[in-house]
Amino acid sequence: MHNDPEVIVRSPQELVGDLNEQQAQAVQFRGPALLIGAGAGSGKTRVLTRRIAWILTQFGAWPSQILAITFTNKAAAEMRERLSALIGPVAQRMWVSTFHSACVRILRRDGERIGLKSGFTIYDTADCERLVKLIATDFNIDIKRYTPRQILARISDYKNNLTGVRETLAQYAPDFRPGTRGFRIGRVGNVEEIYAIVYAEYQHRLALANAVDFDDLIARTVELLRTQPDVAEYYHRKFRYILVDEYQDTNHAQYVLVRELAGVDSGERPAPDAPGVGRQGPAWITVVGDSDQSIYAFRGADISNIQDFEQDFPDARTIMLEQNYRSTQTILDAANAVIAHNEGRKPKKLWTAAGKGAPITGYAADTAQLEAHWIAHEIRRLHQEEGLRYSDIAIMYRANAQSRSLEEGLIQAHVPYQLIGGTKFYERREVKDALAYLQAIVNPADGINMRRILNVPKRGLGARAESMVTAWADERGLTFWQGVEQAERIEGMTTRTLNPLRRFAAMMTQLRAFAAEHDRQPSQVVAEVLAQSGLLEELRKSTDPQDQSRVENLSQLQSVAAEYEQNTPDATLAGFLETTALVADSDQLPDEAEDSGKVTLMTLHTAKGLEYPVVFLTGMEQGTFPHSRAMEDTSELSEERRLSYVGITRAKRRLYLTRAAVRAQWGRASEMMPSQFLDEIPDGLIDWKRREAGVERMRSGWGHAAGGSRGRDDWEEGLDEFGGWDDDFTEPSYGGSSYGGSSSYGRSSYGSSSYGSSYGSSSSYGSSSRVRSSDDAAPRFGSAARERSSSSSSSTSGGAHFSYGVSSSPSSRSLRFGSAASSHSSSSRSGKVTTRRTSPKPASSLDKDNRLDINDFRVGDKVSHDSFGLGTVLETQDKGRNSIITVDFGSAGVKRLMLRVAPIEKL
DNA sequence: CACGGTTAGGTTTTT
DNA sequence: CCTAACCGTG
Repeated sequence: MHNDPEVIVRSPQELVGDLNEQQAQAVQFRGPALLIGAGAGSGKTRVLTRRIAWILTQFGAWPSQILAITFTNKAAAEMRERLSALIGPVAQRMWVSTFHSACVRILRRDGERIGLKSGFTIYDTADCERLVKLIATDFNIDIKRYTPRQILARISDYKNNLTGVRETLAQYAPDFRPGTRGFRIGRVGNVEEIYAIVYAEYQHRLALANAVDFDDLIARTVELLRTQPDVAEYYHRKFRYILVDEYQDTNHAQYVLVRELAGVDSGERPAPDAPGVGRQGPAWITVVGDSDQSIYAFRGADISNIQDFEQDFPDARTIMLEQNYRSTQTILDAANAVIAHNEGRKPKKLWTAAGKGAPITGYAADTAQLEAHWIAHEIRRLHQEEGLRYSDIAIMYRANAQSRSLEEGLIQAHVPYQLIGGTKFYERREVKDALAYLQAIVNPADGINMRRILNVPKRGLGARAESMVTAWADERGLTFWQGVEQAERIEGMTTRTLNPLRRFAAMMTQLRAFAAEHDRQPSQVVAEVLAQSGLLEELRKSTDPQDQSRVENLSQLQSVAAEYEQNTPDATLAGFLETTALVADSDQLPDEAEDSGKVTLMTLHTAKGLEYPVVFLTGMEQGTFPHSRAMEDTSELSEERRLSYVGITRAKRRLYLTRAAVRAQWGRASEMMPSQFLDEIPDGLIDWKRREAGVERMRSGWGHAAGGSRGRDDWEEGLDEFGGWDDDFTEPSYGGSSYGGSSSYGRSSYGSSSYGSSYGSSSSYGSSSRVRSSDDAAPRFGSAARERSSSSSSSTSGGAHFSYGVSSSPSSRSLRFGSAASSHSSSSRSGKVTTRRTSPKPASSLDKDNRLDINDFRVGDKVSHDSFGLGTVLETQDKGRNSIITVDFGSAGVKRLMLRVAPIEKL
């Protein structure tokens, strides 16, 4: 063992003394290849950090010989932090990073060898789409038939599988030479040829622009290692231990990258015994993963990487971690039951010593809004009555679009929350514009970014000017920027266009000079760009209230740059741009330790690797989750199921499963059937606070009797009427015949294509009749409730086709509820029906004029805003119809609002 | 060339 | 519901 003053030497006892048998084995394992099969919550991060410490202190490795790869920057930062605590500050200098960051680092060092100059740009998805679109237009490819998205997806596939341009062209378009103008595609409609040609041209133009996309970061690093033996040799010597987290989510390119870095195929014999310092055979590889948590197949992740690990790596060994330290038995039972429906997986027996815990809570709401409402109030109850911290609670959903209604519900209930993901900061238009300036400064060859800013802000250089320069430069094989510089030589150039072009060129030259001088202070460069470009000025003088927040975003960008500058010893402008390109949603999560005081909202994908005492899994509906696009295909459905497994296992103590019977999609309402995953969870585990939605009950029961067949708006009104039930118990009193033999509620219709039947083609649910009973049904919605309106009568699904669970009504489940029914049904309410508005009055009705007068407001006045709550007036600007009022809403921030449309009230 | 207004089309999930 | 794309008018 060596002595490094910066490494805290830990005794074996300290490193494995508090671990279970399997964990301890995994930490200490000596051998070239180890797969740690880490079930959810089995303490894998702990094992991983301990193993690194073990390697350092027990195997005697140098910190610089270790490469640890995680999936997100956040995970990397966390691991680094844990390592620091364990082994000391040396952890700060270790290679602990994502695949992508590690590759950037490698490419920055030696990328020149494969034609990447040092300031290369990393294109994000939007940039790539722009480029593909440009190419498609040039080649007269119908972008309606072949969307840039589709084409890009194919290109991504090629890259993830390390299929090069050369071989693709050879197979599908042998006559095409990238960079040649006016190439005619042979037979129209030969998809493969089109893909191949665009792929080739795309790579060609990326190279011209000195740019790479996300997939290139991996693929080109592999290319570097494969074609430059001395570079490969350098890393073979350097990294003696490689550890990869979330191995189930690696794609083929990443798999190959690991092999190349480790030198597995270099043919060298491993050292017979202890791997010391120096070159002694391939690096030792440790991978950690759980095939049941593979949820990135859509991005090329190949589950067989982990499944075939033992065959792929010589002398590999697998250690399974099966004790779960996170969740209650109930939660694990649910997770295990769901995942058991996936075929062809190795059975796993996760267990916990934590005990049974509380049952899972189920809730079926009428609409997405009501689902949100119920969740928000349940969270408030948990907070107030059970003393739970908001930060201990997370709400998860399948797709980002679902967050909107949830947010609204939380705002109304005054529950503080933070939203993770969605439109990312760096993808906002104004931020992207500013970044485009920086990119164009660092890398003038980058035509995509250069063109983006040519006329932003407006400087009279529109589509015509752009195409003239592009055409002229293309003909000569020059970059767009070179075209701008030599604009006066372009034939047909008018002074009207030439002048602004010259000004633009001068400005960019000046900015470049400034950037060169201040390369170590990116924040200064940002400030200079914002000022010189006119970006800031344009937004400042705008009357659009939205532009105010854009200004704030730009100032935040400057803060981010300043922060980067302070935290990075060798800060450069290019380095800063790198960090902005590689952020992930999860990176914005606050540190585990700190109590943000807020409920967290995020997608299930973002939630991977996290845990919360209380988890709400929302939108448990066919078509929402599993997603409609994934329901037809078995393998995609399996992935959805793994996603649900991930979601369920995020919960430590309490799990809620909620669904909505009606969900708005594209502004149109759709009926949603319960998610099949709900049925895959054993009955006894879920305590349904509300078993079926009002529409479903109504449809099946006396709703029929009460109304006849009416028009399209029928059930919407019905919903309006009966949507307010909030029974804590929904006990169906089944007629004898309803107790059919079928074991699973609605099983018969799952798998058919009658999911989420949309508006109009109504279907019906449930069995014959229901008895509602509840002790506290109405009061919770009391304020919003209004008396039944006499004008609208109850409705029904006229001519409905029963497609769901009619005869196969709840059997085993209903038995449980059946007993509950008998004990509660006595308190059944009278026929009086309370109701509430279907949707909580969104801002739409305020598009017009709220007839507020700016002159009625004075600085210091208190106002109330529907979303932001209470605020104080800071400033009023009388602009007649477009009067602006600036209000400080405290924690919600300072907002500039257009008075005419602001949902505010003077107090 | 910029702007406003209209329309058609589109929703997974993310480094 | 949202946006990007399109088309007409200053």
